[in-house]
Amino acid sequence: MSKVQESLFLDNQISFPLYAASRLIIQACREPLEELGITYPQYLVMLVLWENDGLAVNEIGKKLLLDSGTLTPLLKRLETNNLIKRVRSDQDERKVKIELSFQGKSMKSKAEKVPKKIAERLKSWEPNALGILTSEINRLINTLNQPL
Amino acid sequence: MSKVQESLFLDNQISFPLYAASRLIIQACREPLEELGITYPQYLVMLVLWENDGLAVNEIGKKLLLDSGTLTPLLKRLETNNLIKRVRSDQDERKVKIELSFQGKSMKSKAEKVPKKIAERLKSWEPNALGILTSEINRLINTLNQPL
DNA sequence: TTAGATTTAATTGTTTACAATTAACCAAAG
DNA sequence: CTTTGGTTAATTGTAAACAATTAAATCTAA
Repeated sequence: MSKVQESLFLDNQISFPLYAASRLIIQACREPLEELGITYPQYLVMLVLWENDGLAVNEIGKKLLLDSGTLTPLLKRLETNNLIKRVRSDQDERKVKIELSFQGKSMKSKAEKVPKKIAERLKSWEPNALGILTSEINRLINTLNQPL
Repeated sequence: MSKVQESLFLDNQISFPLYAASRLIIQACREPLEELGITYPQYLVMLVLWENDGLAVNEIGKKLLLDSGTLTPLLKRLETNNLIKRVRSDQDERKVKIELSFQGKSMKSKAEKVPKKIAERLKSWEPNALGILTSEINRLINTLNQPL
């Protein structure tokens, strides 16, 4: 067995821990999100819109690294649940602007439960260690996001 | 805005970076996996079986944190592609043992390309930093995996 | 000005995830 | 032996992901 990162074992590669941790933390979000009636990817879209209402589909996609194949049906579900409106842009008719409805805006305050619940779940962690981990993962994202 | 980890912004919470990094690294695996003709979750099952052939479905599930609802159809696809065989256990007829076929065993050597490709992609990282990151994510998994 | 390239969202089809349920099987106690 | 409770895999239905393609709108360069 040569270098650790190249071995064919589950835990030594970074990919499986990332995959498992991602699913576990999404599971941890599920309970508080059920009170809001939305899923985790829908919550991410709402987070983006609460920061910046009225973005186009591709702009949301850039922030979440998702394409229209994922976002279009997801946004339609959010619209069905009256959390957003999808409106064709007048300036550029290719674009569909996503605007929060009143209910969508109102949800923001209730959504604060979600990070609170996660923080509680991770209370055994030093806030500092968690911050370092988060920034290291963000650094990994930057590396992986660079065009080959 | 109170504590960093509790704020309603995308990058400050650990959940989105994990989710994005997970998807990006799976994307990075996709290219070498295409040569093998399998997907990333199928690759994970193969990794488990290469370490320990003949496990039951629930034992694979314990290692990958996946349930039969995900594994059963995935394993059927692997069987269709002649990489594994699914055999009911004689001792306990509830169990289905998963055994590598000859082709499934043969794939192991070709699969080494996958971690190699990832390592190449992450060559700008100090091996040490990557090791620490991996073990911290594993620690996070342990925290999240504990029953509430 | 317009022909070709690019951008944008939507669509189609395949594969995961996962909650909830079902059915078969096993083991232990009465 | 039978009942009861737990285990195991499969099934059903919903929602993501994502590759590949399509169609319309816009941009750009000749």
